[in-house]
Amino acid sequence: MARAHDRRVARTQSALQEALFGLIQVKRYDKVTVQDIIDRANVGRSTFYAHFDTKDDLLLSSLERLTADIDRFLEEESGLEGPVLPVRGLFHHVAEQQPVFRALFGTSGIDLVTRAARDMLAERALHTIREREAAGIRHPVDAETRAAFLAGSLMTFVGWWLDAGFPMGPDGAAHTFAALVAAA
Amino acid sequence: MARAHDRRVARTQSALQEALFGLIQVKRYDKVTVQDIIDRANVGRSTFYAHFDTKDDLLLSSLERLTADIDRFLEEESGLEGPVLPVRGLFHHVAEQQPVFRALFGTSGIDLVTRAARDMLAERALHTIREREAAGIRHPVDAETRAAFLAGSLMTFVGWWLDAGFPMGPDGAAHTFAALVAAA
DNA sequence: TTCACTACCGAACACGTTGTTCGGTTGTCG
DNA sequence: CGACAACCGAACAACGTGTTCGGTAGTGAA
Repeated sequence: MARAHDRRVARTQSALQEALFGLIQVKRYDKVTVQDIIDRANVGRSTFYAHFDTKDDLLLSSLERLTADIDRFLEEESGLEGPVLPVRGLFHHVAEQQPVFRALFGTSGIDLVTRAARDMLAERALHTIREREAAGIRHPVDAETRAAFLAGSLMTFVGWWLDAGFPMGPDGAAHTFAALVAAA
Repeated sequence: MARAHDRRVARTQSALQEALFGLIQVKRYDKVTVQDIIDRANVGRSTFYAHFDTKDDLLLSSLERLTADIDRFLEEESGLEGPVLPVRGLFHHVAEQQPVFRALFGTSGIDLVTRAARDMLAERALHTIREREAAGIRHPVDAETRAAFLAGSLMTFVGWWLDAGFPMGPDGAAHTFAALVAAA
């Protein structure tokens, strides 16, 4: 690793991070090669490895500034009265930094799976919502958005349930999920 | 591509799919090589490429059976009365097929990013929830679960917002999100 | 400005992975 | 049984990785 006092270090690391972000917007992260990165950044091969162990290392190092920003926005709006997650500032920030965030949420490897599953769930939810609309049941948020939210939240919730090591049984999970999305 | 009438074809494809699922449970998807897969499946190199163009192709082909199962469960429970997404059967199914689903939701590439961001959001949400609990505000779902849900749902929602090409402004997005998670 | 330092370069390296080809072998279906 | 197709496995070029090393040039401190 390198010292922080040297301009060359800052220049090189910035160039590499920006090159990575630029490439991520064009192709899948796991298809981006170190070669691509150093070509785009105009940095020598050995120099890359002098700063970062791997491609993942570079990605994670770029992350710190990003999360620090987000944390600051949440901090500013935080209070006892508003929502648990005060997100106005965050959404504005994402809108301004659109390309970067779009890149970070882009398809990457196994994401194909969760994405496909999510789309399938959303389609089904949308179908149900339309039926209810036809039956006169209304909701302030439009159908597509609700369907996407329900499907995405469910995927995320299942993922958490798995990661957390099954803190509750399937029925408990189903009930909990229902309670959390009751407003949707 | 190969004919479906031949037992050898079915055997080979199953072996490759199972090998991939097995490997995914041990290491990151994008670190699994075709070499790993054919070694584990005891299949010749050229045979792999006779069936699938790439590793992604194999993954996606394995997906069809999985989504078909899930779709069936949802179909069974579907009705005009219950929740928009009837998930009891799905949660049971995931619990039974635990290893496979755990693998599919496991860390993979750029997921490191969304995961890190999600954890940060969850921590903040948890902090707020605890404050409110101290102020006497109660909720039927426990704090950790709520925090994880809120953070995960937010990440998913932002991802959808980006993918969908900003169907609403930042303020609209923030309001919509707040409305959807009102019960959490 | 000088000077020691160190980041950078770039070529070369061994190594692993990819995707293809091809001749030979073995299993399968009719 | 016999024709056919799937499988094998070795070999291949092409590419990406991560490391090494001697030389160059920018940088911060005296």
